[in-house]
Amino acid sequence: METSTSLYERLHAAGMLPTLQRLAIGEVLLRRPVHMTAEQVLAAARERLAGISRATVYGTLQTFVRHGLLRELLMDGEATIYDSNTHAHHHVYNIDTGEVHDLPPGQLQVSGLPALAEGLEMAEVDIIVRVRSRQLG
Amino acid sequence: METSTSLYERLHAAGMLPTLQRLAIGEVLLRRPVHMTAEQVLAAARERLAGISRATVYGTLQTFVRHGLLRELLMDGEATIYDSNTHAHHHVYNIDTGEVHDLPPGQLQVSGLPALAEGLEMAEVDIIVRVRSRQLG
DNA sequence: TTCCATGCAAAGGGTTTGCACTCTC
DNA sequence: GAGAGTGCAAACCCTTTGCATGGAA
Repeated sequence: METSTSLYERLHAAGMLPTLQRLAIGEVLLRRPVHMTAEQVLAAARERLAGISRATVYGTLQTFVRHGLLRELLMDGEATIYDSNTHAHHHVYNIDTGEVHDLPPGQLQVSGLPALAEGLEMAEVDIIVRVRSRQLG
Repeated sequence: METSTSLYERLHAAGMLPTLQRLAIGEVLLRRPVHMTAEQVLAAARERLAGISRATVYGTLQTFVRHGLLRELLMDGEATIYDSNTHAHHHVYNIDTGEVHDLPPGQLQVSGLPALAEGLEMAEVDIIVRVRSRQLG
């Protein structure tokens, strides 16, 4: 199937060996923009490749991040969320449900960023809009 | 000492029993704006009250958060950072050193916040400016 | 054949819990 | 004396590590 081939080539182009395990994890995450925890990825990957181990999934997620295929999100200290949308964007996080949604780039504008002290350089600006389900009454 | 009295009263006013342990933890955190992990608070609190237990410190930190005396910060998934500056403000986080600094309120301006879906209400907007120590060469 | 990747199980770090004891009001 | 707070140790969850096996270039 040509879609698998493109995933194969995407891993290869990123400098990774496209193993069965990495392809299974890629199928789970890289087809479309998703937000998933490592355990969710593990469960979904096992539906595709039954024997895949937890260590391989955790390690592969880090490898994907290192190669720019994923981004890590820290929303609540419970578990790291992996975001397969690698374009610049921000997030809306629902405190009550744990749902994460993307805010398209360009929608949020930030001004007034401080001058950085000597010897520092900007890495990125993270914005999390935290919302809750509205209280009744 | 009058400063301890005010701390005592601050806890009382927040609806908490001002116990010895809570006062010791308050001395560590609530005198001035600080950013500390739970383990750092534990170590500093034990300098004031040798026998204080880990469970008490972790529990008290949560109680302080619940009563609005502290705010939790998630910078890197390593450990929760407690911020005793409860005014609206944002943060600069040094990826390399782990240092956290406050950005005064009003300095950063955010525009273009999205309309919230039905049944949602805004809780807060967190902005983390991530910086790194500049590379040589 | 050399290196990279995988799997297993055990360890690790931060945090929470269960339960009995102690204190405050 | 009732309820809140504390302490200890064990449990917990997410994640990482060590090491031997297996596969790719």
